[in-house]
Amino acid sequence: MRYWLMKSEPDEASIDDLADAPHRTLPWTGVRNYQARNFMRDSMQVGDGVLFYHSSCPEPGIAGLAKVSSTAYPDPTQFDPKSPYFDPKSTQETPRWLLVDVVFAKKTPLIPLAALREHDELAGMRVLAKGNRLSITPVTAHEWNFITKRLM
DNA sequence: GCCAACGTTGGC
DNA sequence: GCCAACGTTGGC
Repeated sequence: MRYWLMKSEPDEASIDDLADAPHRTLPWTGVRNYQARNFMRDSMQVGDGVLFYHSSCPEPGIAGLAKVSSTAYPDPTQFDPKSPYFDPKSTQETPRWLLVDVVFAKKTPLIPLAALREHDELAGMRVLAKGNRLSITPVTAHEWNFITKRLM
């Protein structure tokens, strides 16, 4: 059982979109970074906790909780020439890009990025590091407990 | 819109 | 294998 922070642009998929999706589940499509892919492929397990983070929006921050609900499997958008996530170098036999399914757990009052920065307990979070661009980052049990029990 | 930081590409 | 150039991310 591990914990993760996963970024999503709310214009693409917000916590409300996740809550409204069939089975309250969305495939986490569009990851095109090897490090983030490797987290999904090598470390994610069904039931892992997810901090659902809204990025590139007026109020960036944690907007809710979710769970990993599948192991990694090929992201179908890499094979679709009409998709913005199309990757001409990927083949069905050796897909480059994977995704996991994520299921809604709950919506929470938004915890803005600036609020996360106020706590020494969270200073090690990768999402707070200067220049961080990774869309999937590991979260420690301590950070998870602090956020879910103290900030929600 | 700006720009710092980062990842990827491709020439050599 | 190096590294400059380029494209993208994402907060502000």
